[in-house]
Amino acid sequence: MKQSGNDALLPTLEAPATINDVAQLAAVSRATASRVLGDYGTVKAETRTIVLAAAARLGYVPNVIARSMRAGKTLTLGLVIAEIGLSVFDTAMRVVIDSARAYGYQVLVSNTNEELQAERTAIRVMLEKQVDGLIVVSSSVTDLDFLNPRNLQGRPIVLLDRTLAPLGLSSVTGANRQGAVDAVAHFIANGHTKIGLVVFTANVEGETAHQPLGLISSIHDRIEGYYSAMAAAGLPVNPDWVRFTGDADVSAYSAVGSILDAEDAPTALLASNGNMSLAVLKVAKARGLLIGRALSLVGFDDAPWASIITPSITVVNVPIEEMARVAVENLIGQISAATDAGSAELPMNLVLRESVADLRTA
Amino acid sequence: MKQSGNDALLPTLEAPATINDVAQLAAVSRATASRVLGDYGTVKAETRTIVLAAAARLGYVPNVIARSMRAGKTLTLGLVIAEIGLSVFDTAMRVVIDSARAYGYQVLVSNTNEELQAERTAIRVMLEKQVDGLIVVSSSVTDLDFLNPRNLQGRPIVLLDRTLAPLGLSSVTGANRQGAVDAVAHFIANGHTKIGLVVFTANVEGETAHQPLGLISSIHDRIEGYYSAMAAAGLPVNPDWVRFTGDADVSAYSAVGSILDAEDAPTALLASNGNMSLAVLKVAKARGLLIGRALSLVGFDDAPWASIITPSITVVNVPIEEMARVAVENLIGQISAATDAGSAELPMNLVLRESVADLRTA
DNA sequence: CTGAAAGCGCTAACAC
DNA sequence: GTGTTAGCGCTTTCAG
Repeated sequence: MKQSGNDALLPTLEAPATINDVAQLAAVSRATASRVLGDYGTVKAETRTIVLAAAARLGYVPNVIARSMRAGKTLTLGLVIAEIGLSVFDTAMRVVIDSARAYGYQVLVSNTNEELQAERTAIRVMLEKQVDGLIVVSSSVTDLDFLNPRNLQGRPIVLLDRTLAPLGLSSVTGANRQGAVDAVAHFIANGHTKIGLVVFTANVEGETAHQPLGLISSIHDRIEGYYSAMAAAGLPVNPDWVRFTGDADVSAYSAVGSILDAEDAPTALLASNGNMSLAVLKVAKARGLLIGRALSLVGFDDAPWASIITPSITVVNVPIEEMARVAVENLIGQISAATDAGSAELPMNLVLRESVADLRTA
Repeated sequence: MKQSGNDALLPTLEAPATINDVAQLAAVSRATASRVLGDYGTVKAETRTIVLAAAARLGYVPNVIARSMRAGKTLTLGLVIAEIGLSVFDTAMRVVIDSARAYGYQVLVSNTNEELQAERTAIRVMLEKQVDGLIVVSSSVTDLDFLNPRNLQGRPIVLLDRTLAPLGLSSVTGANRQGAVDAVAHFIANGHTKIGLVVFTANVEGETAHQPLGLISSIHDRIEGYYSAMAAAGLPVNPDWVRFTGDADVSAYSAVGSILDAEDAPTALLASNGNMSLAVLKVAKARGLLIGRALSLVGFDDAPWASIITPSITVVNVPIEEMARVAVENLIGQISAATDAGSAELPMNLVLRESVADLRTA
């Protein structure tokens, strides 16, 4: 049933064609085949045509794995994300993948669900897979020696969205502190004095009024921005106005509920991320509190729905697209030029919409 | 400055340790080192300890690339997504990545932005990188021979969300037709007779009333469901009620606008995906049309914001998490058992909320 | 301009 | 139990 002649070399359901098959069919040496397929060295035009034809005939696909092994580079980047599903990180993923491709790199993605152990494993696996560099949205704050360059096989790394001060790694973050300050200032400018804060942070069970240890830098900075802006305005912060929650559903709802149930409940709430904004909306809706009227809200992250719902939500825009792009450029820079591009902190800007009531006119 | 003795073998900023280094430091053969590091064969407990110690000392990380080359498997899956950023695909990504990891696979992700050329390149690159299998959200309808198994190097593939009938590949989709039928039936049950349809489809410039050729299967089926449900109810479809748009912003808005401007404008709109729902909300907001009152809406995809905004949006829920999970299982099945798991169509269910007005009581 | 041969890091027969 | 050896698919000196 086999076909005769050279056709016997044609692709079957068996092993894919290798460069040897191409060389054989083209009746040249493996080296020559490699030269034309890899597009280097010098080959007679005629020979080149023959080899190309053979390759096409066989449906030859270069084995980049083998090539990588020799070259020591995989043209692959590792992206470790703390939480796929958070709008901001989904966007980061898209931008990282797209910009990496523009540089000829593919991206291996891992999700850690904010778990340190998963993060450690993800990094290890990517190192084993010989990624040329890493972009990491880390959830670790302690036990982070696995991110120490000494344990990174000499592979460059860029932290995205969150820094890890002790390691001195290059990072691309947003100006979280300033973002929170601007948000609080905006509330104050609109006559609010009782301003609450609801924080999503993975490292807590349920909800609590007590600020947990080991916050990631971005959240830490937002909280600090909140407190310092309040202090700067001479406004006291009632502990009842601040809550930390470990999930975006039930605990988040009860966290928001606790704040609203306070004797001296705030008129305004700053939500630490997009999911927390949704939680506030949810609770407000359940209680019949009109956002932008009975309750004011500013969130972080300009999710697609924020501008479209009624009322639209005033947010501190996290410039995640630019951050992701810069992270890739920084990483590629480190890879190709072995030059540490240092760290960048990109400004955040307040996007004014309809969710903050003006108490001065009331 | 070099340290003396064996310490000279310790990791430096130079090349990462190989199995040879480990073997040498442990004073055993490469094979033995490989046995303990790869955890196979039999090694004396004592020897194993020594090797392990040497590996730890050197910070040895196995080179999975080299291992892959020998084994012919990379434990890597390729995920080609038509449009990262669409909530439904972001979710798919998360689930694919997480379930793949549960099986010991990593995921290489590519984004095609619904461009055929990008899709073709992405597949080629992934094949070159020797992924063990592919999950593809394809935007192609024509020119799809690159997805023909004959051109896939024998690598299994599962189509997600969209089928490609002519190729007979295994796929995991939602029951799009039925979903649309249910949505229309729901409108009708609530007394609506003038029901519009606004469709997002990459293969059109701007907006048009004319159904474009080459629709992807999911959209095709939704449209067909719409028309057949209308027909089944004996309801005429005014061509002014149906629009197709190629982007989710300006054209989408004008598409919705066109429909609402029709002389005999519909009271209800079916939006073909989450982004189109947002477009409808946007236009309705701009025109002061209250959703669930002056205009009724049912969308596809149960995005996180859909249940939380006011009014909450009735949607046809695309069971994307389950679809993604099944796709991974199907693919892993094909990889390990070489057994084609066939195709699956998962039911969609209508999630009733507040965006459909009951015209019977009016 | 082309071929022979070595070797990237690892595993797996096959010996001993 | 352990070492020797061959070789996965590819690139790259080094000869010719």
